[in-house]
Amino acid sequence: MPSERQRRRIPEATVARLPVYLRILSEQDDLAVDTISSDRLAELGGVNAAKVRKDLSYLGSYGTRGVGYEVAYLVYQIRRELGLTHDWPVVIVGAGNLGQALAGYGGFGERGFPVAGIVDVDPAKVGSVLGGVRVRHIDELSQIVQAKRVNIGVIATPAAAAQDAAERLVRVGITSILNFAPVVLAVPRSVEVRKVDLAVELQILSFHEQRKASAAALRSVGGAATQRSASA
Amino acid sequence: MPSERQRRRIPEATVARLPVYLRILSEQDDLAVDTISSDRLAELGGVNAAKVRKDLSYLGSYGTRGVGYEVAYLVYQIRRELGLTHDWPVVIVGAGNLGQALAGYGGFGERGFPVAGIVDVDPAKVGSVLGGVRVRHIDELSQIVQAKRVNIGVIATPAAAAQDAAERLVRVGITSILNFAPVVLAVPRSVEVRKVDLAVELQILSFHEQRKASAAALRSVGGAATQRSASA
DNA sequence: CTGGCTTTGTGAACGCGTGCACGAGTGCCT
DNA sequence: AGGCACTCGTGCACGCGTTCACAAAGCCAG
Repeated sequence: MPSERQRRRIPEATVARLPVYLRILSEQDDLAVDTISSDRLAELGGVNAAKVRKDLSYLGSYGTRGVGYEVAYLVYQIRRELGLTHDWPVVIVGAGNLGQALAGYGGFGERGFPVAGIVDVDPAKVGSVLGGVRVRHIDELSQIVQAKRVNIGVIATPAAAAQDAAERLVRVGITSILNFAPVVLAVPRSVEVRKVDLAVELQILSFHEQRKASAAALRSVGGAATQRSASA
Repeated sequence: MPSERQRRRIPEATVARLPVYLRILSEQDDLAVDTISSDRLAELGGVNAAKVRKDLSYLGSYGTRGVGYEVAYLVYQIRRELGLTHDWPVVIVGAGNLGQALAGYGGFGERGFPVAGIVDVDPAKVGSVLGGVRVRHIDELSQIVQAKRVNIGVIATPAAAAQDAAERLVRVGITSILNFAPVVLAVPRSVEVRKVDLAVELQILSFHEQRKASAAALRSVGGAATQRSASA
C-alpha cells in the first residue's frame, strides 16, 4: 500500500471527470462487465486513455497490468473518493419554473441527492407539492437544514434574489452551493460554489455558430487568400 | 487599427467569460454607468483584473488608458463577437420535466434564444402548451428547423433517448447542441456540443464536502502533526 | 505646459493539465 | 517453463491559461 500522503491532492480537472467514469462504470457493471481497460473506458467517456489511467492513479493503483480494472471495485473506490458512500440531502431555494423541475426530476434522489426540502419567499407558492415535496416558506430554511443535516443548497431563484438566497443558506450552515442564477455570488471562501448558467452555455454555442457562419461567408466571397487562415 | 488577423483566435477560456462580462456590462449600462475600469469589472465578475484586460484585448483595443472602457461600446463589441447581433432560435427535444421548465423559462427568449419549438416522441405529450409553445411530435423536427432556420438544439430527454435525439438533430442540420442528458454524445466533429450535467455538479460538491468532513475528523483526532497539511 | 496620477495593454514567468512513450508487471498459450 | 501479448503506471515534454509587473498612454490640476 502506497503512503496515504502521496495520492492525496486530486486535481480539480480529475475530480470533474470522476463522476463521468463512475456513471459509465455503473452502466458496465449493470451489463455484467467485470473488467474494463483504460482504452475502453476512455472510448466510452470520450477522453484520452492516458488521461483515464492518470486520473485513476490518483485514487491508488487499482488496476491490473495486462488485464485492466475491476469494474465493481473501481465503482466502489470512486464512490468513496467522491463521498458518495452516503446520501447528501439538498435543499432547493426558489420554487419557480426551474425549482419545480428540479424537485420533480427523480434523478436527484436516485443518484444520492434526495430533496430534503424546497422553499420560496412567495406565500402563494407555499403548500403546493412538487415531486412529493411540499413547498415551505424560506423562514423554515434553518429548521429543514438542521433536521435533515443538509450541507448542499441549490439556488433556483431569479437573479435579483440569488445573493439573498446565498446569504441565507450560508447563515444556516450550508457549505456547498449549486447556483443556477446568472449572478456571481459573494460568499465566504469556505463555501464551495458551482455555477450553472444556461444563457452562458447558449452564448458560447452562439459564438461558434457565428464563427462558422462568418467563415462560410468568407469562403464563398473571399477566395484563395483567405482560405489558408480559415483552414488553419 | 491593428491588423484584423492578429486579434482573431480567441481562447476558449476567454469565450466562456465573455458572456459574464456582457451581463455585468449590460447591468451597468442600465444603471447609467458609462465607463468602467478593468478593476471594477473584475470585482463584479469575480476574476482577476489582468485577466479581464487580456480577455478584452482579444476583441481589440477598446479601452482608454487612465480612464477605462466605455460600457456601451464594449457591450456592442462583445455582442458582436459572440454573434448576438441577431436571435438564435432553439429547438428543444424532450417535453419532460426539464424540457417543460426550459420552455416555460422566459429568460431564454429575452436573452436572444427564442424557443422555436419543442418536440417529444410521446404522442400523449403532443399538443399541450408550454410557455406559449405547443409540443409537437418529433417527426416534425425537420419542418420546424427549416421553417425557423434553427441552428441550436437542446436535448432534454432521458439518458437512453439522448443519442437518438442527437442523431435526429444532426440529420436535420443542427450544428450546435446543448445536452442535459448524462450521456457522452457521439456526433460529427463539425457539431459543437456542450454538456450540462446536474448530477456531475452535485458530485463535485459532494467531493469537496467529503474532504471537509474528513479533514475536520482528522483535526479533532489527529493533533498538531496533521494541522499543517490541513491548513496548507 | 509640466508633473503626477490613473489605467490600459502586453511581455514574460509560472503552473497546471494533457498526451506521448515506454518501462514494468500480469496472464495466457505453447 | 518460457515467451508473447496485453495493459497499467508514470516520467517527461509541451502547450494553454493565469498572473505579475511595468512601460505606454491619457487625464487633470495648477
